Amino acid sequence: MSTVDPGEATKLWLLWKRAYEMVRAAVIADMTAASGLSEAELSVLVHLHESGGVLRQNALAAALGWDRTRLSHLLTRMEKRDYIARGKVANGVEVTLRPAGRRTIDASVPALSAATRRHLLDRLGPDGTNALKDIVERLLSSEDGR
Amino acid sequence: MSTVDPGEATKLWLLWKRAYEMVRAAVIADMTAASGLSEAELSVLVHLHESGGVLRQNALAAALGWDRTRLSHLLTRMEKRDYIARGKVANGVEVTLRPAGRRTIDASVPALSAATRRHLLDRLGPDGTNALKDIVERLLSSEDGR
DNA sequence: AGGGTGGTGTTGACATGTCAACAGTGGATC
DNA sequence: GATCCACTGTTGACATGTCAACACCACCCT
Repeated sequence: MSTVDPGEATKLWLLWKRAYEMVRAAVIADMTAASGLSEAELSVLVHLHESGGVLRQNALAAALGWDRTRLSHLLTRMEKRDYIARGKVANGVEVTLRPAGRRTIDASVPALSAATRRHLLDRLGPDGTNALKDIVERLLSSEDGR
Repeated sequence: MSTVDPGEATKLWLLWKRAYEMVRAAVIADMTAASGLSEAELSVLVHLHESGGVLRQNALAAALGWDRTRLSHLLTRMEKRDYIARGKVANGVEVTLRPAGRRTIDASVPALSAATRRHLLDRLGPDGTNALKDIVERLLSSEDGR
């Protein structure tokens, strides 16, 4: 037999991807319909908001687990739409949530909440939700190799 | 209070995303280093392979849960590299795994297996792995809204 | 002062994904 | 058999992400 069997590990990997992407697509569709925000933009706004509206660009990238470049490009786009502003600071750049951004996020968080509940929590049930929480924590706490 | 609290559901959503993307990045990095294949290309090859090397383009898109357009573009690229071939058939297009594709996949599946084990299974432990399996199945079986 | 050096952010070229419009094809239905 | 219709796939414009190279700056060191 010259061909390789994907094996258990790979199968779980593929299924996980499939499930994640399915839920993600559903949530994003709902959310986007309600706010016109892309997933990435929403993440930025949420994190900014949770941090009081101001963050070092650096810290933002870390909080999101993103690449510097990606964030830079996205912020450039968001700046043009006046969601955020950038200003030079000590050693780096400070990102500030602007009124338009705040308004948009206020409008879309409820939609996101509802979408998550509908597409994730309701499908999992209370015990499934707890199990997922557990799994996520385990994964995030083992963030060794970065 | 004019600002909105993200709430429980949203928090779980953000954490899940974070965990998924972290593991994904690690797995892909390992896998790409070993094979030069992108994640999407690998998915296509794996599914093709599991189906005996031939599939309707249509069925492939469904199996992957992808958009027609995306698959079309990707297949065009993969065709140029001779990983696959396309041929007209009854009502649609048939995709065939070519030797170069088969060779590449044979070379990268072991790497993928190892990467999944290292970054996912080992971090979760046996019980965590089972819990994840359970969750994934629950989500996939509720694939109503498509 | 004169150089390193590490950390931060930007830029431009390129790869990839998304969206909307289109083209072909194989039945239904009259 | 003509017309309509749903299904399948392609195309091109555009949005987004990735990569490598660069610029800037604070700090250290001598």
